[in-house]
Amino acid sequence: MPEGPSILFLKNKLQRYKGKTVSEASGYGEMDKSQINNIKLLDIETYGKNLLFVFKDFFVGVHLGLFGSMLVNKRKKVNASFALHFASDEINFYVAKTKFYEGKPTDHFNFKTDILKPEFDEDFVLNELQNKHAEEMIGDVLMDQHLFAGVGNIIRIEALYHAKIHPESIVKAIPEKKLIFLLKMIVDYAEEFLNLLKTDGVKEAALIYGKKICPKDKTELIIEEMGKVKRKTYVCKKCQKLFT
DNA sequence: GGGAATGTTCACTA
DNA sequence: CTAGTGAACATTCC
Repeated sequence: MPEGPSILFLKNKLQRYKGKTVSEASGYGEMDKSQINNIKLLDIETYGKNLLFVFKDFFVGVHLGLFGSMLVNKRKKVNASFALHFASDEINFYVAKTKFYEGKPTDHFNFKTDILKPEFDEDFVLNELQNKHAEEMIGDVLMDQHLFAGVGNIIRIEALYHAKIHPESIVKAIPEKKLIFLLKMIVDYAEEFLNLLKTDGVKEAALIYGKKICPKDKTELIIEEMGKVKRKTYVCKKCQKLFT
């Protein structure tokens, strides 16, 4: 269940563990867990789709991929790939990938590119888009986690629809005003996504993702892989303009 | 019950 | 060496 908002949603559920002592870490994942032993969990952060557990001189990034999940004080039948144990609580991750990072999150991640952070920097991202990704299709670039951390397939599909831009549009051909509007749509939709998670209504509320016809003009949606990214895209040919 | 899916990495091939 | 592909992932949801 993981696009950026889902990860932030999980983080918000874990706030009460901030400042608590982790007695040990477990799980079949290969990451070395020997340093996680009776140490204080200083903070819980996110960067895009990564959930970050911050300790004094290092932090652990947990990535749920497509199939991952998290349970607090509950277990599945299968073994957890990673788990943090507290005095009487435990956080269990299933089918999750973990990575050990030295230092602080800001040493490794540029928060200016995280669509869910207050630090998200529209000017920085716009500049990167126009200077380093000018020749690419917008639908492809949106999935680039270095520039749009937290954007997943649902967000890119819905945001492009809201912005009325066809995913196969070439970045440099899209008017700057349109790009700026798209950035706003991404941030707005990510926030809406987060709210929808509270009632589990993301799919129902989506305008075209998972649908067959455009809600506006009732024409059939195009559903296929476009560009280099191997994921299905949904497009309304009438509502979304192709810039080439 | 089968296929597809909110994602990424890694092995393999050309 | 690079770029493209396909599988894998203690899955889950129609």
